[in-house]
Amino acid sequence: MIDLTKPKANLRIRRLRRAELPANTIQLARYLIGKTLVRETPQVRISGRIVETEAYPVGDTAGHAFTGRSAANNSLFLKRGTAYVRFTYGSHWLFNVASETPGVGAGVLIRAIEPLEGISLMQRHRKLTRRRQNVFRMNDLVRGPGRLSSALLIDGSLDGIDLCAPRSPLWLGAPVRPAKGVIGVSVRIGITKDAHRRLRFYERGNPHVSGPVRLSP
DNA sequence: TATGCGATATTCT
DNA sequence: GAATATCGCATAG
Repeated sequence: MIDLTKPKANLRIRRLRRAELPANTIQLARYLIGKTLVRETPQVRISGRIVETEAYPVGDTAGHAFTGRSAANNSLFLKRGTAYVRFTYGSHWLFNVASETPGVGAGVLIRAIEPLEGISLMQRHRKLTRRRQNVFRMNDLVRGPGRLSSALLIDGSLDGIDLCAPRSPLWLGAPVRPAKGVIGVSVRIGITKDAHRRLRFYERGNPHVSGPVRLSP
């Protein structure tokens, strides 16, 4: 685990090409564990290791694409590597990666990252949305999809962007530190339809993984 | 540490 | 009108 009191800066991270992304939703969800998510902001670069994902494959009734293509879920139907950013529960943005061929709707939800760069900026932005001035645990910084989007300044303005484009403000990178050991698998969090399917993937033992402990042994 | 609940707005029925 | 890929706060143990 990285020492969060000494944030690394100016990491060299190679952009992933679209051809490297598995053209299959479940394979992509597993593949993304240990990869890097990078957000370029005007001031600082924010980045983190992806430690938890969920697959919403074709035909999955819990997937936002299941009811058919619409203006709200259109990004899920674009080429893989496209960002799908969706607002939910009244106040949270969820960040996904479209995962199939154009015209087919499916995606991978990024649920948690382990902070690498830009930690103070993450803290600043997360604190702004807090009602009360409390100190919160470092682990809570980007644990859970809503918090992750808040910390990385991800909102609807990034919906539909190509994460594999040369100078995109949000992109996927090669691992700074590869995922260790066997990747954990469990049911997904917070859904009621197709709730039994084991399509959640996480790095075992990583404290930045979200959800109840029983799901992440 | 674990569980329960209200807030909040967009989308779909 | 109902449901929702959540979070933060409160309360109990």
